[in-house]
Amino acid sequence: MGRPPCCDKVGVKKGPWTPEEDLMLVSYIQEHGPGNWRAVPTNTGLMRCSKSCRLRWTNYLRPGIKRGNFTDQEEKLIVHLQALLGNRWAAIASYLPERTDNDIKNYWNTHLKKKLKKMQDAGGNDGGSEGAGAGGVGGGVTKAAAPKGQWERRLQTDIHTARQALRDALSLEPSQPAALAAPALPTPSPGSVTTYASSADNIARLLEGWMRPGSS
DNA sequence: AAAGGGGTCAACCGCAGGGTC
DNA sequence: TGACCCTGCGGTTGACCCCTT
Repeated sequence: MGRPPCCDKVGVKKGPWTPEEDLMLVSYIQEHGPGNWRAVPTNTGLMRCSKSCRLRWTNYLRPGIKRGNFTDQEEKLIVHLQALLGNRWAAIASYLPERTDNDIKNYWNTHLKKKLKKMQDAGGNDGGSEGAGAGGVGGGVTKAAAPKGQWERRLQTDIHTARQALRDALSLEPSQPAALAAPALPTPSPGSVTTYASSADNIARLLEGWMRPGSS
């Protein structure tokens, strides 16, 4: 047969992460830095598959993550970028360094989709929404139709257009820091342990909940 | 006060691409 | 050059929480 499963299903824990597991993962990554996910379960003793560990880190434990409450600014940005890039959540997330792709995806599916639909139903073809669902740039339509080279060039153009649109959008409400001007990921340089220390508040929160089991 | 329904969020699954041997 | 392995991405699902009836 083809490839083996990413992890043997026997003995691999699934479902919500416990504070203890979070702690094990965080302390391991603080020491070694992210990457080599394959080795993480073995080295930490976590009964999780590597994928699960990576996901937990990138979506929840990673330093600098902002949770909940998307601002108007962020919302606009997402709508714009979604219209231009389609469902490329990772690409969109790179413009919102504090948000994860999963977060953005969820927010889009639960809030923005409805919001836009409502606006369209109301007859208000709000800027940015048009062309998104209609299949203009969005989705993999163009990808499927064009050879890879063309597709990539197209993507480059899309990104360029996105930036321009972004500037447009932001010029309406000039309050966001320069971080948005370029897709600067806050990805900590591998090996720089000090960067991971900046996750202190994340970890502190983690520990707080962990140290006080009586609180439940 | 209880039950039901809807909404939200975290996590899993499968696929594709890139890198290494 | 080809095969295999690892990582990343997007879609989907399930559990939990809050609001309404």
